[in-house]
Amino acid sequence: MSKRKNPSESDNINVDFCDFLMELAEYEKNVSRNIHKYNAYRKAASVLALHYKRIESGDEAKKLNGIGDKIAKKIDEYIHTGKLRKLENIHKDSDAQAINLLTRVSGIGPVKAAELVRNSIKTIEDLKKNKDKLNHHQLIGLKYFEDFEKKIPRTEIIRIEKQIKDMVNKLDPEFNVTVCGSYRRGKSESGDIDVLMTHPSLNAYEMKKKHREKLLQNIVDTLSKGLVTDVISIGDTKFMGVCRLSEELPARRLDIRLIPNDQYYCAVLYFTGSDVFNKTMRTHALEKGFTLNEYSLRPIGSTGVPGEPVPISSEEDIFDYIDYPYKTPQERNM
DNA sequence: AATAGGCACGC
DNA sequence: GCGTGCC
Repeated sequence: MSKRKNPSESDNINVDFCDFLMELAEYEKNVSRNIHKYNAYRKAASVLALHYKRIESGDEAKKLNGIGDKIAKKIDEYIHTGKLRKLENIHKDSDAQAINLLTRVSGIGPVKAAELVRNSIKTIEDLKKNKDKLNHHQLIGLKYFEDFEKKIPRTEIIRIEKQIKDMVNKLDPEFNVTVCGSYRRGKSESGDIDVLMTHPSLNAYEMKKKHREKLLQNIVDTLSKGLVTDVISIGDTKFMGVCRLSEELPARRLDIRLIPNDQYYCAVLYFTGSDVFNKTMRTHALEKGFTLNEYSLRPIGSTGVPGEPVPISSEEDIFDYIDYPYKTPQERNM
């Protein structure tokens, strides 16, 4: 599922403000480990990015939702001096820079990054010399550090989708396969590949954990004969791993989820996003007396307790039930 | 007070 | 069971 609209896109007249706010956000998340400040800076950057006119003072910015005294002062400082002392200091702090770098490795978060830096492991080269400090996920993150930061062109996902469908259908032609995320919304490039699968026999009630485990393992074994190169993790419902079409192309992050039959379309809707669209739709569902999540659509009774899930056999069904005009995946980019 | 909440892993 | 990371 996609993140909110990138605040540094080219039609943004306040890009420079957004850039420093996003940098402060990263610092708060990775180094200070203050998720609330991180969110506050991101919200401020996002509202500035959507603003129609160039902001010319902190006071003007303060009128926007999500910008208070502190960020207004930073905007003033930036307008008057062209820089921020707080950011200059962060740039000079080599440990902070190291933590920011290490968190870009998949599987390394703020806590692990801080621990590594405490042990004087501060660069990608250092990581390569200290593989014994990393778990399996982090080792794969390190192995594909450059590749995982590259966007995936739509044309390549089309080929991967075809190959997954071919291989899985040879295993059992009754598998249903849907590539979701921004790809399904028609975007020209994506960050990773999110695949949902179901099967007529996959009913939540009769299908036992062991069976799902075996089914997912079969799928991954099949895909490993030519597409999947690494397994990050695999359970009974979710596979996280790596695929690659050919040696010349970068390795790509691939997630596969096994979904029970009766939950398939709710899951497809949810994992197609965008997240803003999901929120809008969930709110609308509530207004119509339903609760919607990735598993089901349920009516809310007079007591406020959700009832039994309504039967769904397509995405359109979900829209119909809550009386919401159908939107194609392309129309869900919001 | 702040976007949710679940899944998977490793200890 | 808890902490971490990912989606």
